Amino acid sequence: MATMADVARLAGVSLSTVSYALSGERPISDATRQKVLAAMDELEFSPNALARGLASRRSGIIALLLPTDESDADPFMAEIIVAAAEAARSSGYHLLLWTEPIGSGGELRELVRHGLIDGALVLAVRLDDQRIPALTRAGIPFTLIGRTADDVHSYADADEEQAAAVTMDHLVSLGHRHVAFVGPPIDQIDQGYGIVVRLIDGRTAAAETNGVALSIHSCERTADAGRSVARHVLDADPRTSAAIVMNDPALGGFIGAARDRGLDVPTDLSVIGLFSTSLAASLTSPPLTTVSPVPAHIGRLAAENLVAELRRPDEGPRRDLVSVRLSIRDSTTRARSA
Amino acid sequence: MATMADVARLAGVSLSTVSYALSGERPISDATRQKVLAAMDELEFSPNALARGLASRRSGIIALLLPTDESDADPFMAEIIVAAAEAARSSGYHLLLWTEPIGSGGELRELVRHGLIDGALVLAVRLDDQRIPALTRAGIPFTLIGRTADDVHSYADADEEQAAAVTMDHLVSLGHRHVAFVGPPIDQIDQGYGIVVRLIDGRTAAAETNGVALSIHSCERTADAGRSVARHVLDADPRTSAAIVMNDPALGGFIGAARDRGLDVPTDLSVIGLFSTSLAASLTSPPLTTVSPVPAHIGRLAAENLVAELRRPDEGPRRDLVSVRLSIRDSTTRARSA
DNA sequence: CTGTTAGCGCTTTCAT
DNA sequence: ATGAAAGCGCTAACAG
Repeated sequence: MATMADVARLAGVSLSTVSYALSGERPISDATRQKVLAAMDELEFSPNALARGLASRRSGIIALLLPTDESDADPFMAEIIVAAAEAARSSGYHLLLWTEPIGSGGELRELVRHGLIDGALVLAVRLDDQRIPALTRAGIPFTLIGRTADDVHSYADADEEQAAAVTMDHLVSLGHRHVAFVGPPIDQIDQGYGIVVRLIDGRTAAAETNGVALSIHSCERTADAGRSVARHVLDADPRTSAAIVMNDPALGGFIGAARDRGLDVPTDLSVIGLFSTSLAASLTSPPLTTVSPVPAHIGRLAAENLVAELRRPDEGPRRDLVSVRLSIRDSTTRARSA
Repeated sequence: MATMADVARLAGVSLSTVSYALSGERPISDATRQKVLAAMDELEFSPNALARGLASRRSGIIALLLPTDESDADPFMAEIIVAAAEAARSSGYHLLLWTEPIGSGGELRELVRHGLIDGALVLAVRLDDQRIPALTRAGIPFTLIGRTADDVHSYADADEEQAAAVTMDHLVSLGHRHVAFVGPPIDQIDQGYGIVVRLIDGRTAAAETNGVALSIHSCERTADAGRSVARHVLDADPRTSAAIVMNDPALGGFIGAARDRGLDVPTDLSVIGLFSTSLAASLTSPPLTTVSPVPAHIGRLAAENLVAELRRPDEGPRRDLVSVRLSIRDSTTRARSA
C-alpha cells in the first residue's frame, strides 16, 4: 500500500502538496496536480482512512442505529437500510450498522466515544428515545428515520398525513362507513402513534362529511395476533366493511381469520395494507391494495440529509416527507351496503 | 474525550502502562492496574478507534458485502445482515455495510485500500464472483455466506443437501410423484445452482425408489414471473401435484395462477416454500409449508467464523452448515392419486 | 502556489 | 514490572 510519502517522492513534490492536491483545500498549479495524479495512479494510491480520520477528526463513517428489540428484520426496514448504505456510499461515507435495544443509550455512548462515527441515522424513533439525548450530549449530528414529538431534528419519514388522507379517501369513495384500523403495538413505535393521530384527524374530517366510524386497534407483530384482532374487530362491530392494516406480520392472520368467519375479501371485507412492502402485497390472496411510500426513498433521503448536515452544519436541520402511493390491487372493493 | 495521556497523568503512570493495562499484552502489577482502571472510569475514557487502528494496523471493522444488482432487500438477507451485525458487535467488531454490484471488484478494491476493514463477509456468492479474487489479492480474510464451487474458504450456509432431502421426503411421503421445482433466476445465484444439483441428486435417489419425476424451472424474482411459470409448469405436465418454490417474490403469483386454473392449494397442488421466511409463509393463503434454515443462524455463524479467522489465522477456514427445518403448515397435503 | 512541521491518540519496540 | 520514544499515514497550521 502506497502512502502519501511515496506519492510525494515519485511526483517530486512535498507531502502536503499531495494532500492538498487530493483535498483541493488550497490552490495547486495544474502542472503539479498532473504530476501528483500520475504518481497516485501509478502507485495505486488510496488514502488511508484511519490516518485521515485521526488527523482530521472526521472518520467518514456514519452509523445506522438499528433497534433489535422489536420488529426484527422487518423487510420495510431492510429496504431503508440498503438504500441508506448506497446513498451514504455515493456521498463518500461509509455506513456502519449498529444494533442495540432502544432503551440502552449506554452502549451507544461507547460507540460515540470511540470516535468512529461522524453522524448517525436513527431508525424506529420512539417518542422517548434514549438514543437521542445520548447523541445530543455527544455532539454527534443525526437524522431520524421517522419523527419524534419535537420537530427540532433532521428527518426523513413517510408523509403520514397524506397516507392517512389517501387511505381514508380510497375507502370512503368505495362507500365504506365502518372502518377498522389495525396498527403496530401502539406502545412501541412513534411512527405508529403518529399515523394513528393523523388517521383520527382524517376520521374527524371524514366523519363530518361522510359519517365514517373508525375503530383503532393495536396489534402485536405476529400472525396469531392478527387473527385474534380480526375476530375482535368483527365481533365489536359486525358492520365493519373495511380494515386498514399497518402491520405486515399480522396481515396473514387477519385475512385468514376473516375468511374463516365466512367473509370474503374483498367482497365482505376490504383490506388495505398501510406501509406494506410490495412483496407482502403480492403474497396475500387476493393481492393487497396498499398505501405505501417507497421505503428506499426514505433511506436515501435520510442519508443524504445527514451528509448535508455534516458538510454544511450551519444550514440547519433538513426534513423530508416521502409521499405515499395508493396501489390498488384486489383486496378492496365497494362496500356492499353502498 | 479523555486520551490515554490524560489517564496516565491521573493515574501517575506512563502512557504505555495504560496501553498495556488495557490490552493485557504484558504483565501489570495489580496495584497499578487498579490505579489505571480507576483513572479510566473517572475520565470516562474509551480508546480512540481510529488511533488504535492506525497504530495497530487493525481497524476492528469488518465489511458485509451486499450485492445490489439482484434480490434487493430480500427479507431473508435482511435477517442474515442483522444477525451478522449483532454477532460482530458482541465479538468486539464493527460491521460496515458495503453495497456493490457483484460484477465490479473495482470499488471493493478501493474500500480495501482504504485500510478500513480487517475482513469481509461476502453475501450471495456466485460461482464466478469478482469479489473473491479482489479480496484474495488484497490479503483480506473473508467468509462466504453461501458457497462457491471451490471449498477452500470459510463459509456459513444452509445445508442444502439436507434441505433437498427433507423437501423431497415430505413430498414423496405424501404420495407426490410429479413435482416441479421453481428456483431463482438460475444464472444468478450459486446457492440456487447448488440446491438444484442437490435436488437432482435427491430426485435421482427418489426416482430409483419411488419413481418421482422432478422438473426444474428457473424464475425471475417477481410475482408475474411466478404466474407464468405456474402456467408453464401445469401445461407441461398436468400430472404435477406438487411444487417446490424457492423464490418468495414469485410465490404469490405462482399460487394465484394455479388457483386461477381452478386448482385448489393444497388439494390439487401442494406447494412448499424452500428457504422462505416465516413472514412470507404467514402471508400466503393457505399458510405455507416451508423448509428453511433460521436465517439469523447463518448470519451469526458467518460473522463468528470470520472473527475466529481474524483472531486465529493459523487455524484455517471454518465452515458451518445450518440445518433446515420442515414447518408443516397448510399448503401441502397428500396427492389425490395416492 | 508550495514546503516544513507539529500533531491526531494509540501500539509497540527498546530500554531499564 | 514499568518508562521512553519511535512511529502508524494523514491534515492543517505555519512559513515562505
